[in-house]
Formats: sequence, C-alpha cells, structure tokens
Amino acid sequence: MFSQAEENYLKAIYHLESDSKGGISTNAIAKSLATKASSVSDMIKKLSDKEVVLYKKYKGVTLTELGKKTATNIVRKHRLWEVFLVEKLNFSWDEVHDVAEQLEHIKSQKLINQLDALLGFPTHDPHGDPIPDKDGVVNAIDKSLLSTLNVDEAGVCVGVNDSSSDFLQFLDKKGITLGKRIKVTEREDFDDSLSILIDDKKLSISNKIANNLYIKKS
Amino acid sequence: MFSQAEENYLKAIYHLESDSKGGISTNAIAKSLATKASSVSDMIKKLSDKEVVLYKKYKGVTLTELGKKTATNIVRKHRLWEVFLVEKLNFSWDEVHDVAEQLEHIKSQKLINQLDALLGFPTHDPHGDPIPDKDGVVNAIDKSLLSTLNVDEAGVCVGVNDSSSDFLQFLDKKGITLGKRIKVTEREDFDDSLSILIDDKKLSISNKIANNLYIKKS
DNA sequence: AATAAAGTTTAGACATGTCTAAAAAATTAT
DNA sequence: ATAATTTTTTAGACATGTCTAAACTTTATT
Repeated sequence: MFSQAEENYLKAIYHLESDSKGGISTNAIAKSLATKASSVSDMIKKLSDKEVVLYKKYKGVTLTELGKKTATNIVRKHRLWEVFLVEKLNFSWDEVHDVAEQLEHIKSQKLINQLDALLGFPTHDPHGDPIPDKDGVVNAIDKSLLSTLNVDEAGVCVGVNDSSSDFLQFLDKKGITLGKRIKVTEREDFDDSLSILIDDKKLSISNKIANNLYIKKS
Repeated sequence: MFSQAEENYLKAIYHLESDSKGGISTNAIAKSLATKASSVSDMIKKLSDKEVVLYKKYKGVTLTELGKKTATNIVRKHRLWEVFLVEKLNFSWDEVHDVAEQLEHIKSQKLINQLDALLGFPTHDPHGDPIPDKDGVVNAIDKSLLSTLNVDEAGVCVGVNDSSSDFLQFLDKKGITLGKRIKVTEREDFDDSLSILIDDKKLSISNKIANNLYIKKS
C-alpha cells in the first residue's frame, strides 16, 4: 500500500517518463511536484526500497514494472474521476483537475471498476487523454500537435497538452472543443502563428496555443 | 481547513455528543477512534486552538458552533457518498462504510452539492441515518429501538444502530431490510428476545439484535 | 585538464500525528 | 478524609514528509 505522497511521486515519474526517454532527474521530479530536490532524493530512497523504482545515485530514476503498474492505476483512477465529474456532476473540463487529484487516492478496487461501468467504460478523459483499462493497457490514438500541421492539412481536435484552467478557458472562449474539425489555412513564418478554419470561421492561433492542441489528422 | 485527522476527531466528537449529553471524555474519543488517550489530549489542544472545540483540562470537550458546523458537513458528505455507492455503484449497505470514510474527506463544495443533486437530494443514507442538508439542518425522524416495542406494536424498519458488516449481513440473511414492516408478537422475559412477524413470517430476534434496529411505529 | 557551474545528496531541523511510560488530577471506596 | 483506583495530561520518542544549507558528483567551459 502506498501513501498519497508516494502515489504522487509515482504518477509524476510516470508522466515524465512518457514525455522524455531515459532516467528521470531529481530536479525534473521536484519541478513537476513543486517541491525541493532534497525531498525528492529522500522519497526516491523509500520508493526504491519498495521496489517501485530503479535508482542509482546521481543517475536518475526509472519505474519498475510494479511501479509502472501502480502509476498506471492511479492515472486510470484520475481520468475516470474526471469523466465522472464532467459527465455526471456537470463540472467543466477546466474544473476537474484539483478534485480528481484528491479522488485518485481513494482505495477501493470495486469503487473504480463500478465507476468505470457507470460511465460506460470511457476510453478518454475530458482532455482527450487515454484511460488505462483494468489491466493497465493504454489505448493511445494517433495524434499530432496542431503546430505540426501544414497548410491545407485538417483534422479533429482530440486533446490538449496543457490542462491548466487558463488554457482550457481560452479554448472555450474561442469555441475550440474536443471533436471539432480544424483546418490550417495559413502559416506565418514570422511568429509561427496559424490561421485555421473552425465551424467555417477563421481564427488566428498563436504558436503557444498550437503547441498545446492535439489533432487527429484526417 | 482541517486535516483528515482533525476531521475524524470532529466527527467522532459529534457522534459522541449526539449519544450522550455533557462534555465528551478523552477516553471516549480514544475508544471511538481506536487510538490512545494521550493522542486525544494532544489533538484536542490543536482543535481548541482552532476554536472548533471548548476544552478545560480534565473536564471533557464540547464542539463549538463552528465545530458542529464542520462536523455536520463531514457527516453530510459521508452519508451522501454512501447513497452514491449503493444507488449508483451497486454496493451493498454493508460494503459502503470504509470507502465513505475516505470519500468524506474530499474537499470540494461543488462536488458535494452536485452529488446531492445527482442523487435527488436524499434525506437518509442506506442505514437510515439522516443526511444533513446544505445548511447543516438534520431532519431526524421519530424512531424507536425494536427492543422498546410492546407486544402487538408494529412499525416500519427505518434504521440500524450498528452499521458493522456483520450485523448488516445478518439482517440480509434474515430478510430484514429498511422499509419492511415488523410486528412484535411475543416478548420473552427470560432473555428479552422477541418474536416478530415480517413478510408474514415468524422470526425470533435476540435482544442484541432488537437493540440495534430502529422502527418507526405505526 | 583544471575550473566553474549545475545538479544531487546528506545532515540536521521542523511539523504532524502517533505511541509508551510516568506524573498529576479527579473520582470512588473505605 | 484519606487511600485506592481510574482518568487525563505531560514528557520524550518515533515515523512520515518536508525544508535549508552544506557537501558532494557530474557536466560544461575554457
């Protein structure tokens, strides 16, 4: 059994591993958890004793199979709760994160499996992130950052890279939601901004935005 | 904001206050939380500093208005989650307690109010205990222990005094569920056991059982 | 290759919440 | 009213998880 603190570390390492390859640095974990490198060092020793991470001093950390399985289950719970909050409790996609951070630590296998069923076994959370199934299998879909699309390429908005409420509210304001079709009509080399068509309306999109929106090309 | 430990103490004191009148003893709290009197002493000082309890050394403890309000809200959350688990996630009434003990500590006013709405603003939890409303108002119904009914008195089963799974499973086995009509047909002075009629069937009920079943006379 | 800079770990401190053992207060019994 | 018992509190210890400051590795710079 893992403490909430331990679970948060496992989840952070899991996310960092899926972004960058190779061992994860103490500093990266500290940054991602808004804590200090010294605290991370301490915790990693405990996680290493519990055999959920591999650790060599100064050499970074990687999840073991057990660690990966544990982290995946936490992510599964987080994302299922997010779906629950949006689908059943009328939360908007920019409100769910903090509550899901709490709910993901609730310990009950029955709870999470029944929740999964109640929600109809969803495959993606409100931000488009895939929900690992009961066995930890993640069904990743083929998606590209909007910023990588060429002029005249098009696709459906399927996810975000940044789940901060600021960004999500910005998307809401612009009418950009998951499922909407987007077509790139122009690229501005000067500032890497894009012109896109969405709902037959023309929008100008900064590079920062385009770097945080995932599109499934089609 | 209160820690989980602090919330558990507040809830324990709240329940003890509703059973017995007068200040609550350190020992009683220790027993109810399965901890040591010394730990209770320590915690009570903290709660007193936070002005949720009134405390005079050696004289027991009582909740302040703020403490009562806080405790009531925790009880509200606990019981709403219990209803959710039974109504939406197919838990049985003997499975909900431990999970609700975890869920009651989730911090989100919106979550709990939306949950209340999703469940249709229930007034009682699966064990028949009243659910405080948004303002902390508890709608207690008039109920009597089965053990206090006289021969030929009857009523509807509306609650239990003991929510342990052992007791609840025993009731399930005997076909005794909330809402069922029960009539006392005999009292045995020797061991204070009762004969009752339920679903036109005759059952013999020990005093221990009768002391843990609430009936609304009618 | 030596030095500077950056990243990581250790040492010691602190906060929370728990415990045991001993001291102090309150209650009960004589 | 004093003694015995029970209850409560204090003192000191420990576990978890955090921090700052200092020491130590590693990497980058010249």
